[in-house]
Parts: sequence; C-alpha cells; structure tokens
Amino acid sequence: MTEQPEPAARRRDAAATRLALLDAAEKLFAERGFDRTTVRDIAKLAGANQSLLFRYFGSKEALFEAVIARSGREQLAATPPERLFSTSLRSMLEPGRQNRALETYLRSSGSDGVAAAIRQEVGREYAEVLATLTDAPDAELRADLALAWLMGIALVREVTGKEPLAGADPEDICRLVLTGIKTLLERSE
Amino acid sequence: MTEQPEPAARRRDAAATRLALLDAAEKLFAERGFDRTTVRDIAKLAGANQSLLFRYFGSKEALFEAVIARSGREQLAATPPERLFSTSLRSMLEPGRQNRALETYLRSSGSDGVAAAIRQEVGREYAEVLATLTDAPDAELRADLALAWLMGIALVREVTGKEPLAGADPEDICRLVLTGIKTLLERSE
DNA sequence: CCAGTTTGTAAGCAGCTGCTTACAACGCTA
DNA sequence: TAGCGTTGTAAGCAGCTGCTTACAAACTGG
Repeated sequence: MTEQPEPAARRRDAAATRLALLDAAEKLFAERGFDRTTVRDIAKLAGANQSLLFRYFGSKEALFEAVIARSGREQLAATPPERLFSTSLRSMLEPGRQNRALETYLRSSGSDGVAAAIRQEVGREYAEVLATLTDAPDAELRADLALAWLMGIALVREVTGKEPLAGADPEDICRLVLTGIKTLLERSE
Repeated sequence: MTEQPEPAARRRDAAATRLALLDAAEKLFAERGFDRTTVRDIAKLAGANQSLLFRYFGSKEALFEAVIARSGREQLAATPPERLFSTSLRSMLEPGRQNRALETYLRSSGSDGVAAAIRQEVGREYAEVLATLTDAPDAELRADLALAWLMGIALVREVTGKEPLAGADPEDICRLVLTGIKTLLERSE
C-alpha cells in the first residue's frame, strides 16, 4: 500500500494503463457519445499513447463494448427488483452519480453496429427485471414503458437540459413519476 | 443541334434544388442523426452538387436548423392542447408517419451547438402546451415528465428497437400510457 | 549479463470531413 | 447579340478520423 506520488507514478504497468483507458473512455463516451469521442482524446485523458488503446482493446468499438460491459450491470445486479425502478430513477437524478451507462447510452443513440446491440442488451436486462413487478398479461410491455420513461427523463435532463425538469428536485420527480408508474404497473383492468 | 428534350427535368432551378437538399437532409438526419450524416451524402441523395448546399444554407448546422424549422412545428400548431399528447403519441406510433422531427431529435442527441438549442426550443413549445392541461402548481414539471415519456417511448421504439415495445400495437401502448399520464396530470395530492 | 518479451513512443497512412475556390454553362434583359 | 448575374460543376484544401508500423526502453528468465 505504498502510493508514492512519484513524478512518473507508473512507468510500466499494462493493467493500470488499460484501466486508465477504460476510465477515460467511460467519461468521454458519457459526455459526448460514441461518434464525437475520438481515440486521441481518450488516450490523452488517460495519459497513454493511443496505439496502446488498439493494442489492449483492438478497436474503438471494442473499447466501447468494454466500457458498457463494465459499468452497465453493477447496479442491476445489486438491486432487488421491487426497488429497481426507484433506485435507478434516484441514482439517475442525483447530481454526482457514478453510473454513466444511461448517459452513454443516450448520447450514442445515433450509432450503429456493436454499440446498438449492446444498447439493446442492457435495456433488455433492465426490462426483464421490471417485468417481474406486475402480474398483468402484458407485463413485458408495461416494463418497457416504465423503462422508456426512465430513459426519456434522462434524455430531457442530461442531454436536452430542459427546464424545469433539468433543475427539478429529485424527490419531486420521484414522487410524481412513481405515482404514474404505480398506475401503469398495477392496473390489470 | 440543341433540340434535345431535357433529360433532367429541372436544369436550372435554384428553388427546386434547395428543396431537394432540404428533403434529402430531412431523410438522412432522421435516419442517421446529425453527426453520421455527411454533406456529400445529402447532396448525392438530392442529386445536387455539394457546393450548392453551402451556397444555399451556409453550413451543415444551418441546414439542420432549416430542416427542424420546417418540420418540427406543423403538428404542434394544428392540434388542440387537450389532444396534443395522445395525438403526438399516436402519430409517433404509426408505422408510416411523416413527422421525422422526433426521430431526428433523438438520433442527434449527442450533438452540440445550434442543434442543441433547436432541440431545446422544440421541446419547450411542446411542454408549454402540455402544461395547460393541469392546474397543479408544478404544472410545467408534470408537462416535462409527460414529454419525457413520449420521447423515451420514441427512443426505445425507433432507435433501440427493443421488443416487445418496438412491435407493440399502438392502441395497447396508448391505453397503458394514457392511464399513467392521467394519474400524473390529475393528481393534485 | 544477455536474449526475449512486454510496455511505451513517435510517426505516418489512407480515407473522410466540412468547406472553398475557380470556372463553365445557362438564361434573362438591354 | 452582348453583357451579366445566376446556377451548376470539378477540383482541391486543411484538418481530423481510426488504425498501423517501426522502433526504443524497460522488465524478466536463463
């Protein structure tokens, strides 16, 4: 545990370099989306040479895949189903949150290829869990609609920045949305 | 000598060329988003030289602005407030719809600059109308949340293509969403 | 201590990007 | 018909993109 702040802290450490690239990529993909993030920017932010990015990940798309795979499912695995929606909502609303998967997802909506498949995959896992919350025959559809609301709120807040939603108190948003979701999931008409 | 019936219908028609560029741009921006659409592709689809694009619109961003300005507000102006949500929802759900503003909006979420300002503007106008539907003190916030749901559904259907929502019957979706929206807008606790 | 592998660096490649310039073809009008 | 502004075309520019190559520096096992 000797972390000395040396001038060149790590000089030869493939694992640390790989991690630095992952962190930098996660940050930039979330902020700018896939298309507008360049491999040069990622490497620069990570303090690494850009050719290492290709050595460790193969391609920009593969790096994107690695980022999503790392960050997308932590919260999902750690949250009981009946609280997944409100937990995701709250964590999405908090200003200093660490889960950037949704933001990355949204800002990369225009991209195709591997990125699209991954986006579908993450969404599918969320919806599967949400679908267990209702016994309606169209549970999956209702779950998708709940997920869509989550993503729409994130889109308007984070990407569009529209007021008053963007600056609203998370608790107010939760209260309003959860009543609507309750109706959506409980009604079995 | 020069008695050939013109093979290309319009040989010199600035207005028609401008329109062709607008149509082509609208189609491609909706399908690929701002970043992944190139001026060369737009010009090619329009059957025009790409330098004309810059002569008539000045820049790629200005062309984007022109596309949004043309297509974004027709439905808004033609729909009474109390039906705006369901009308927008239905028109968004119909397979052969012509309003591509929302799709363009979503696929260009990553872009900054003028595009961002326009996206905010269109959203603001929708939300203003929706806000008249409830007399709750936080009417604007509730309207934003309704708008966010609309956009989230469009995102999941059009961009992500997630099942079962992407392939669901529009009437089923309307019924489910409208009950949730009703709760959202009517509750004054 | 030296061969061989791993890690890091610098340079460059081919292709694409938005945009500009120079110029030719057209058609109106005087 | 001559002049001139408008419309269309072809070529090219500078900069950026993802990715590759050639090579040097550091570490490791023998």
